[in-house]
Amino acid sequence: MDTTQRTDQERSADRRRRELLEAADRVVLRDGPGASMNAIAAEAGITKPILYRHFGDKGGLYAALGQRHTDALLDSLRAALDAPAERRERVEATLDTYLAAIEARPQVYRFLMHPAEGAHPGDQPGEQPADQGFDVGKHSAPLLRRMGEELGKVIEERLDLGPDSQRLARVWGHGIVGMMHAAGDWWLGERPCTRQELVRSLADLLWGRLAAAGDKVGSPGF
Amino acid sequence: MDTTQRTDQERSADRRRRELLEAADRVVLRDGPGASMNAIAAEAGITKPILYRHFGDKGGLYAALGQRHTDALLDSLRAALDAPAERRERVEATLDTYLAAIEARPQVYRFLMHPAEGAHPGDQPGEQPADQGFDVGKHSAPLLRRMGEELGKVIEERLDLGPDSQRLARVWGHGIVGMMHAAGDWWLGERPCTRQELVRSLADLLWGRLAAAGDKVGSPGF
DNA sequence: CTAAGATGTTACCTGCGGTAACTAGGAGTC
DNA sequence: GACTCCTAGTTACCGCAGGTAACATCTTAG
Repeated sequence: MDTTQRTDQERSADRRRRELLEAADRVVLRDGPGASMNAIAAEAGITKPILYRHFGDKGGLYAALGQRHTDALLDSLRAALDAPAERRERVEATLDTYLAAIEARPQVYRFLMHPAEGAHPGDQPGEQPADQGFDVGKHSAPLLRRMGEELGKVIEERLDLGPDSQRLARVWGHGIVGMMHAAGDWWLGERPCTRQELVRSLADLLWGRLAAAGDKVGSPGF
Repeated sequence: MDTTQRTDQERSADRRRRELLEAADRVVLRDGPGASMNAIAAEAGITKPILYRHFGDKGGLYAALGQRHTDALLDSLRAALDAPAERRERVEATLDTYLAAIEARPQVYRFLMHPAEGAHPGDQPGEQPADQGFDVGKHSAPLLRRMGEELGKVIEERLDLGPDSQRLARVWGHGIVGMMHAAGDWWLGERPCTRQELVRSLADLLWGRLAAAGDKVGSPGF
């Protein structure tokens, strides 16, 4: 049967692919993002062209690598978001899960947050410089986008937001993820407080303490 | 007097520097981030080594270039934040100012948000692979950091947040900036609604509507 | 007139992403 | 067994980027 054959070959290819991904993982963990294809190939004990045969180009490898971690992180987040508890507790648990993840493996986290780098793959020197302004967008890392989308869906599923609920939920999804990301990034760099404190502060922000706070006594400008 | 001399030279150097920066600006506006040093030099009518004499390396040029725009944007934001109006109005005005800016010049915005790229400038092949885990942090764009810090200061100056006010203010500063950035980036890519709608949705989020919303009828999981 | 010092050049090095062309080693068919 | 095909693997190269060394030139001070 050639099904057996093909299955064997497929399995072999998949195994190689996974081995290569694990090697790449090790290199990224060691060298951070920007790890070179040469380095990855060397770590895997082979040479560059094989990587290119398996993943097309660097973007392909990085996408495959990123998806593994992204999937794993998203699973953790979903678990925290689905825990049977009060909303505030779930929010705090989710924030804490994310922060614990980036704290545990900062290199991986840095790697995931990197955009795709070069944006002119098929850039031919045509004489028309007309592309000035569009073609932008989606500069952010895919992880952020995916987290934002997923959170938006969860919010829309579970909360009653009246009319415009869909728009509101999506905006909030991306907004909250961005808040979490930026605060986490800053926190990771400066370590100004404990994780617990950071989580509570962010949850307080989401809980409307900004709106509820009173003006300071000598507050300028009205 | 050699003061006059030096002043003349300094002025000349500064003028060149500004000219070069403006040329670089044009190139970045046209080619987006990742504009090459060759391209910038060509646009300025000179060759690479001059750029390197003026700015040291690519990071230096990009830093100088970034600071101009960052300063300009921060000025606009401060103005919106200082307007004589209710807090909610000021918050909305600030969000709108930021979004209008990134909407008006997406290429510049993309450029500003890019980190410093390469992280191994003086990488010597020492046999000690011991740097596994630290040295991370500050992966984010300087613009985000600066905005976060500034907003944190403003919040701490003006709001009465009880004890922990300093930590709370800084966390919120970075968190709100991140929210604004992520939502703006997503919005710029997909244009799912008007700017007004986005601004109101984000302000609603900051105003605690997330906490105030009721559960949906068939809400799963408790 | 000469010497210094900035301004600018050409020509080069390194390292990266990416590819073309070639070489084993099995499986399948006659 | 010889012939082919396919896959994993190699070496050697291209183009382009960032970055630098060494040389040329103009201006200005002494």
